[in-house]
Amino acid sequence: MASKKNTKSQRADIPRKTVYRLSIYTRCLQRLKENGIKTVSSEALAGAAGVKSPQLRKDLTYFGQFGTRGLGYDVEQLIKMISDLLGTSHLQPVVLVGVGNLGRALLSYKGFAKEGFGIVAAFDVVTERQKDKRVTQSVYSMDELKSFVSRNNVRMAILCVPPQEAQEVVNELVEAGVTGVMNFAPTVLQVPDEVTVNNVNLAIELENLSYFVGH
Amino acid sequence: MASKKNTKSQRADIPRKTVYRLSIYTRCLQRLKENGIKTVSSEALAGAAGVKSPQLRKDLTYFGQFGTRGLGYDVEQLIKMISDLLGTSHLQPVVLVGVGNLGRALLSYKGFAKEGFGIVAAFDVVTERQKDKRVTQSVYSMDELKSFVSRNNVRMAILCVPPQEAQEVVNELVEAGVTGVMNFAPTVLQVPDEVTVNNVNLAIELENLSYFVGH
DNA sequence: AAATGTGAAGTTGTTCACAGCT
DNA sequence: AGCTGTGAACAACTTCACATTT
Repeated sequence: MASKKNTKSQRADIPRKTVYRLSIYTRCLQRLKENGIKTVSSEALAGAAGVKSPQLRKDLTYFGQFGTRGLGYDVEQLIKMISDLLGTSHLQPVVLVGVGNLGRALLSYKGFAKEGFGIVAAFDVVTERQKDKRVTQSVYSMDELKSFVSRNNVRMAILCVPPQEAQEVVNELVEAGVTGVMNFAPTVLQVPDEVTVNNVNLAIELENLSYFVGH
Repeated sequence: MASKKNTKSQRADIPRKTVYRLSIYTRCLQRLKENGIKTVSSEALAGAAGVKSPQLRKDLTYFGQFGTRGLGYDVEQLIKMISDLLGTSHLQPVVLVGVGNLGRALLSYKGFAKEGFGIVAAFDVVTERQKDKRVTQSVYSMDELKSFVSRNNVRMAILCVPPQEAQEVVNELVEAGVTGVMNFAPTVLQVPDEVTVNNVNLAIELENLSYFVGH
């Protein structure tokens, strides 16, 4: 998206795009595993992921050697190594701040849970915003944000607040110990070096399409 | 986003990232205009957009020469040229397919309308899904998709259907004349060269963050 | 024979440095 | 004097070609 980023790489020297593709690879591997396939060649996996095979091989060798020449890669082993690497092998708690339209949708979005993320709590200035039967998480007041985050050792946050409030909220999050922020607010956030911000701007994404579609 | 793409560039030789940054520049310019600022230097605008100034200047010169040496760029003129270029100077009709959690949120998402896009209609296998007071658009049955799109000359679509259905739906869209698709389904879509697909995968975006945050 | 791992070549995008306007 | 426009240097990423292993 995105690109669409302001992401700094702490864990250095591995291309951001490589990390991104790793996520795509696991999804393909998962499907293979479900179909009972034990071994896959770089050619086949790359095809499924929509990349060229040398790309896939280079991506993997940033992290070590996992294949067997003449044979290919062990599906299960590759899944294991990637999910360890991405930190998705154990559930990561995430908080969401800003329960407007988009925030509410993300709270009930099944795509996150399916991939090993749990939005454990939501925060908003208006706590009554929980009036939606599909949303199961509690909506807390902003006062409780900092203590909740540090108490529960939350490292990741999803930001869906209006642009004017985004910087202020991110400051609080960082002070409380958050080091990764997925930012949906159309704002360039200022954060310390050790914090990673992943900007997702859906309007820009559409605008971008518009350019390629033409007038 | 994600970076995160499978987008082919029809209008060639201009970097995708440049087009993406153009969107960021307009947002900054808009703010300047609201504050009554008439002229801006590449240094100042780049700062606001979170890029280096030569980057900004290079981005702009792909499209022509818009600045005045010794002075800077005319705010209003730049806004005009970028929105003409991106095709956001006139309202672009967009259809949305798949009115699940995410689809519903996008239908009522104000971020799109604010930037000159109107989701004119939504489609789903279950048309009763319109039971949400915040959603103002009508939800039509999938049978009507093709005729609606071609009748109304819709060029852009937002895809929020389950992954198994994504390819089938995109085929219909393309047949009906859509040439730009914003795809939220975690599927690698197969489309003709003249069609642009912009993949947005929120789960991958989070997974990516997870890597930088660490275990 | 088949398929990985990788140095080297190629491509794309970013930054620099400064010449050239106003 | 100030700031743009841009060729040339640089950096990042991708692709190729092939030696290497099973």
